[in-house]
Amino acid sequence: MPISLGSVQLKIMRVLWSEGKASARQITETLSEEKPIAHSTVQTLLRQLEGKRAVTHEREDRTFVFRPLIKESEVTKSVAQDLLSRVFQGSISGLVAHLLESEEVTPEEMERLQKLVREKSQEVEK
Amino acid sequence: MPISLGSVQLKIMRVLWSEGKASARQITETLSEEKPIAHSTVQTLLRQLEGKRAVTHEREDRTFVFRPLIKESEVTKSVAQDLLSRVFQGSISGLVAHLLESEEVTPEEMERLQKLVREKSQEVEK
DNA sequence: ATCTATCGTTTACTCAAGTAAATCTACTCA
DNA sequence: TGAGTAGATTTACTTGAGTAAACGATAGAT
Repeated sequence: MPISLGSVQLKIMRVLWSEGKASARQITETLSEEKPIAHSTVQTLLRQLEGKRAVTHEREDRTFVFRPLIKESEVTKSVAQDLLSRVFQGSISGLVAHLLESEEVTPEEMERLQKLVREKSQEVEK
Repeated sequence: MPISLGSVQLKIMRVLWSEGKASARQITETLSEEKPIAHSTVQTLLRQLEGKRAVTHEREDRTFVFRPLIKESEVTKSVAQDLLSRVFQGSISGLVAHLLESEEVTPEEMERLQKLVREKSQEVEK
């Protein structure tokens, strides 16, 4: 079951992941800091997310409070896998090659990356 | 100008990239090997692709022959960047970490990856 | 008791992708 | 010359994301 979210849906989820729970209103306000969005839009998207079992809600006073049902890692995983298979035919090195060429990469980032790869290599080795 | 293609559109582009040029018919047949697709569907998508300047066509006899106008690297680049910023907030190591956890990675692939990272590190270093 | 602000719900519209049937057009060959 | 075929074009439907107005219910304030 591939979890597929649109870009605004993802932003909503991100608020929920970082806050743990939030009302529609809170989400609207958080998202609006960056770029205004109508409250009703957020509500519609929350219902869509509920439809695909990504969130749930419970009443608190008269307000719905939403909670994420899926973990961030599940989503990022499926999105990344989808990209990988669709665009790079499964080649991680192909993807990374592109990214390294086209992005500004800080030395710290390279450090982390190297460490990751080194560790993983150990495992695969034997 | 971000180039955004749907998954079937991408498959069509891939045929064009690997063949250099192709008629709608050829594309239909190539794609149908994997999963049947109606010829008219392919034609519709080709027009969409033409609309977004991803391909062009010229007559050859009575047949339209299509050619890619954009390079594969341009597309993969924008898709990868989009993913990176949307889902991983720009963290390449975050993306790679996910992929390494969730994918089967062959030793050869790890090899390539290590090499890539090592080389890039050199550059960034100084 | 009524007004008002705030929720949630309903409804609807746009856009892109995907799908494909139906139709138009023109060439080939019998 | 007329039928059939292979191409292109037109048209249309479905789905999901995104957007938001309009409507309905209700708690609190005056």
